Amino acid sequence: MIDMLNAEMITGFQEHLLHWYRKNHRDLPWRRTSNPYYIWVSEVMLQQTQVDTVIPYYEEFISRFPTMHELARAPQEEVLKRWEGLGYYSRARNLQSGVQEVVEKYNAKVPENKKDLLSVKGVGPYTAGAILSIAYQKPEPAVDGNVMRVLSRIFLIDEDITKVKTRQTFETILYDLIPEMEASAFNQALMEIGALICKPKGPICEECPLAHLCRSKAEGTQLHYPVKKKKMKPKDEAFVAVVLKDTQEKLLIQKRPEKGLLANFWEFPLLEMSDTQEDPLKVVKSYFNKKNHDLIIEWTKSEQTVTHTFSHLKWHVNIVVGTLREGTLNLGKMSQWISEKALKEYPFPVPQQKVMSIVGIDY
DNA sequence: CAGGCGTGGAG
DNA sequence: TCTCCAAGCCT
Repeated sequence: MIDMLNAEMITGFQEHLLHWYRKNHRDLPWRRTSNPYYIWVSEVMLQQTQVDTVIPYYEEFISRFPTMHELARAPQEEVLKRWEGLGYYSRARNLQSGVQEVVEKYNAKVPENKKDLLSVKGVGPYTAGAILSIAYQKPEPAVDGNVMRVLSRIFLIDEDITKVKTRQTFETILYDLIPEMEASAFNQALMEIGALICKPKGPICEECPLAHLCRSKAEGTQLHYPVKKKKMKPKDEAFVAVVLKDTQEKLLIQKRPEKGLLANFWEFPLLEMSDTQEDPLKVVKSYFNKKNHDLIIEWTKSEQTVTHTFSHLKWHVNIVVGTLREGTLNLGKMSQWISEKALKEYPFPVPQQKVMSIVGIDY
């Protein structure tokens, strides 16, 4: 398929790439260690997340959970707290259960073979390849978005990179390209080129060590690659966030379900609205009336609305503040009253933090 | 396979 | 303000 892959070309590819990497790579915290657990943590954090965002989270996470044992026995609440703001929180839950698996099943030794590694929760083809190559020096491919962008431009590969099949195409090519003895530097170099040189919008081909091999550069078609199917627009959803205080200034919060969006995070009770036009105050009153007719609550509607866009959803959150004067709310175990000061101990996702900021809660 | 799953930065 | 993007994995 790739007719350019003769021995001479392969050697040239490796030499130029590695030479550039030795000279130009960034000094990143996870590049100062070969501890497989640390490499693992960094790779999970880096999934769909930029390096600059990850650095402080990585430092704090490692300092709080310096070994797999400490992460394994920590309360999930605290793990989520350390992940707060990073997004894709299933990564945190899966990382912890993956680490628990490794502690119990493999005596706290991260597996060195691909089969066992891939069976660990939260470890997919990319992360397995990254750990095997970077921590264990094994010549395994680690194909992420950077690698696909770089290689698709060099070899004019026009398959849709959102498809699994396409990732496998790149892995096949890489088994021929990866130098037996320098898989770690090679894989990281390919990603570093993608991040610093072969950028999505403005590739800096003048500085690229592989420019002389790059077929899209020769054609001037760099920006046609990689080929990627367009994403759908986020769907609109409307809610009311109920910020309810009791007479002792305590706030009502509830825990989200253990599966799905923002799983296990805390929030001010969110009521679904049928459409954006509905009156939030009306929705709230009817909800609490139905629950308990003896409640006396003073309601104030905030003029402001929080909007928050996820990968696939756009939330419109109306805010209603209330004070419970009389009556008792029947609370399930997913709800509780807590002081404003205690809020800091609980993990809250960004849309809820926006609500706090609007109603003047210090978090 | 397609769709669910966050957030912040860049243009 | 909006679009696209960033070291993907799970179901």
